[in-house]
Amino acid sequence: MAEPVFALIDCNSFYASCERVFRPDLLRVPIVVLSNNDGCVIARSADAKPFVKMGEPYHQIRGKLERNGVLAFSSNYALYGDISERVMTVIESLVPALEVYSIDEAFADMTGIDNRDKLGREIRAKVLKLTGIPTCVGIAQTKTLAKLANHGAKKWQKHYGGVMDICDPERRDKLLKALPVGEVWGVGRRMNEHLTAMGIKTAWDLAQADAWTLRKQFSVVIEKTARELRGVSCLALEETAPAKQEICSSRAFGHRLHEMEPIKEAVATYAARACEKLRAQGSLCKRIRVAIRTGMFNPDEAKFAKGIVCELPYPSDDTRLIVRAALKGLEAIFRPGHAYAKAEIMLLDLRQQGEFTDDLFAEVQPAAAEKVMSLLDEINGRWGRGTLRPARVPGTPGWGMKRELKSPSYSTKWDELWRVGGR
DNA sequence: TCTGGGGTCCTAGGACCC
DNA sequence: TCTGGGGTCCTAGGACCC
Repeated sequence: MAEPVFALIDCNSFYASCERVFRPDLLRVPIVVLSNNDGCVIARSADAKPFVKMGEPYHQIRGKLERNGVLAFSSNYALYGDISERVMTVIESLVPALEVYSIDEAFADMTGIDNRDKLGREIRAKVLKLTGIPTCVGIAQTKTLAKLANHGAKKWQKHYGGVMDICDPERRDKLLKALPVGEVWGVGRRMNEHLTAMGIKTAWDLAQADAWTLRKQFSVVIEKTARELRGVSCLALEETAPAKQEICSSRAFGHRLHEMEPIKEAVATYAARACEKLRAQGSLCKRIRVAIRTGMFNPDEAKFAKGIVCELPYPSDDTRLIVRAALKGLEAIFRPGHAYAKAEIMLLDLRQQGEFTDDLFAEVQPAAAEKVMSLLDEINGRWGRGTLRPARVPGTPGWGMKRELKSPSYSTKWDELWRVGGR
């Protein structure tokens, strides 16, 4: 069997490029795209990069951007999603297999293809022509190396023409030695600190490190990363995205909320959105988590954060049930006197429909709905139990207090529900 | 009177990604 | 004044059982 070869196709400054597709007059004007509520910068065109860092709060750099003629856009995710689909369709028509990894990048299978460089250039040209989006392509024996090659293709775009193939070991090692370990896919800020302290400074150093030691000291994730850097493929191409195991819907309010009523509205909206996603992938959810918190950045603002997990009476994708449970949870955690900035809903313990057949309550669902809801009230009543302990939030001593919950055991709840269900 | 310890399940939270 | 919104995976440690 031929040795696998992966290509990573990544759109350049994707959101900014999308805005330019509809505003060709901005091709030579530096632009940035802002997050929800125009909070911070989440995309920069290449010519805007010298003026602003990724993630910088907009209100802090607004003046600087204006002085330098950088235009700012509010984000338009519907547009980006639409353009992304078109980009992926074009790439898909050119390669044997494709894994869409995120809104702006995809892994392609290039195993057994002779002229990879030519194919890479063809992909770039066709995507640009048909969608207006510029891309870069990295090619290598593993996904992690392909990411790194893509990084190189972007960094030295003029030299390589946007396509970098590091299947040749000599070329690969040269690139590994040139890039700091922090640029490696899977090495974030904390891991970078740890590795640097150990003397592992470049991607090459990590590739040489002892896998077993890495596993023992950190985790299997970083071990795999090191193996992949050596050219041993540990991550396969996944053409069909597996169903999500958690679904989250959260948002900052944009301004501070002090009362429960408007927060209830937000929580209900987020819960409904999460339910839509849940049904779209044909799953049921067994538990939900609802959480609220105050702002995180203003040192003068009192901090408070609390979340709660609630087991649903039965696995469900029913918006009404889930919204009601979420609101019950909110009532349990809400404390007056705080300036709330954000709420979050998470759907947990997801499984495909049909996987719950062993669950007792699949049968009693419809008939017992109302009774079950009142039982939920009782269960919520017990959420008050437990002891208080300081929440562990790094770097912020005294950050809020979190209630340590002692939830009733599964068996207790299920037994009671069983009776409610009339059996 | 003496007052175990191993296995497993569950949760919270860290770290990472885009 | 104003600081995103999703996700994934892993681990430590508590709870619980025998």
